[in-house]
Amino acid sequence: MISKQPAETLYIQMKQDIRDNKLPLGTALKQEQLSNQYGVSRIPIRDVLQRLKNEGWLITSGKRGAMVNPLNATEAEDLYLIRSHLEPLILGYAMTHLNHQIMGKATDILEQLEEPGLTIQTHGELNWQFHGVLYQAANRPTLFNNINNLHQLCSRYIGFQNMELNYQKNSQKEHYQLLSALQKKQLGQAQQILKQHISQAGQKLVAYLNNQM
Amino acid sequence: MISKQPAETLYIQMKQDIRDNKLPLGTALKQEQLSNQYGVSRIPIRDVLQRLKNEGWLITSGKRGAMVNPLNATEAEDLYLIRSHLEPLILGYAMTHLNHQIMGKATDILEQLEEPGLTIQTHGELNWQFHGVLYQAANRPTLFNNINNLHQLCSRYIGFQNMELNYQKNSQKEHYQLLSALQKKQLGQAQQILKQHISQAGQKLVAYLNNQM
DNA sequence: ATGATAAATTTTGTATACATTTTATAAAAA
DNA sequence: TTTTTATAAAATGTATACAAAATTTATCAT
Repeated sequence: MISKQPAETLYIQMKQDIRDNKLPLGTALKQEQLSNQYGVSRIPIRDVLQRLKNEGWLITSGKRGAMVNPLNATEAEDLYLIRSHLEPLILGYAMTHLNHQIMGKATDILEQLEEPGLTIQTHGELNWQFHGVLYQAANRPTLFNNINNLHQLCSRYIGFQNMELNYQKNSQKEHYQLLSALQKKQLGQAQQILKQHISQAGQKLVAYLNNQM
Repeated sequence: MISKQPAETLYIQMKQDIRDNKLPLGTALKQEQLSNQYGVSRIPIRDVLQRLKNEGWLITSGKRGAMVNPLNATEAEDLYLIRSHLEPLILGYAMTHLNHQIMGKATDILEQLEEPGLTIQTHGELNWQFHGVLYQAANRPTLFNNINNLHQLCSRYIGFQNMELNYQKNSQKEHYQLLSALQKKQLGQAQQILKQHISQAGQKLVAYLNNQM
């Protein structure tokens, strides 16, 4: 797949612009203004706005228009809290289906994560790929989708999560520990590592966000 | 608020029509066909389709159009599984904020649930109101919204859940047990009752769905 | 008859134009 | 001055028309 629908490009662009604070935070976004800004009609704008709203990037207050959803320590805390409960759960279902191919795929991704010079964004994507590969094995589409949505919501925050260089090293260590426990078929331990892994990331993020404000 | 936006009416109507199997299950829904059927242009149809897709009522396969998402035991199982983990969690945060007003509100709703002749749908709404009133007290909007979404997704299944008349009695008993435990400030017990309450509902539903197929 | 290729049809995506609703502004009365 | 009401402006919702894409149908060569 090479070319994309215009609206898809617009969606990616607007998301990026929210990440980069290109879109004003306090003021309501007008459809016509966005329409001019991005060079498309209001129809695809409306579609994308609805999508971004559903994914937590924007908040709407009736007919007063859409506003960029500000970063919020409480929201981050909840998102990571939910993840820390659901991801060990799906890992439990995945366990029995984990074969060498999947474990190999996961290891490959971990190695890619070691490569220097990764952008924060690709780092975040690879990170989710690692977790996702393991979770897919559970064969639980609904549970998986729910977790996937949470990651989407978290993706607004990952830029900050990786601020501490030290954190990345720690995170990688935990990833390998997780794989190791899975290889030994120690489910309980694997779940514990995973839960800790997520909770810690959440705590660091919340602490950082609280200091910012 | 008396009158509603046309799209809002359309949204409610289409959801109802999916519930009542007024919309075909196997075939793809064409925008223009729906446009004629509901007497509006394709623009609001598109909006509603996107919304219903996000809420799990429809599934889309690229440009081949939208299809009604068939009821599925695996999906139901996952939804109730997630709820059984998240709802006791939010109850934990709500506990300390529960005052007499909130408990009274919850009790009022329980009494409304006893009234004879309730439609399946209002029964389901009241049921969620009861849970929701308690969860709101937690003051955790993100966690609450996530749980609320799960209930939306479950609402397609509640018609079946209440098939067994016996179940309603049981469910009410558990509701009162939950309130009682909360009044005594026995969080652990309250959480256990709640988890059981949700798991049981899920199991009954899954068993029913499996027998149907 | 079967497979590949090209034309035709269908369907979705987007732009423009209009209708409705909401919000802001101004004028008038208390 | 303050409040109320009427008017004007702006913004969103919806319809129609057109463009692009995909699917289906028909045609042709093997």
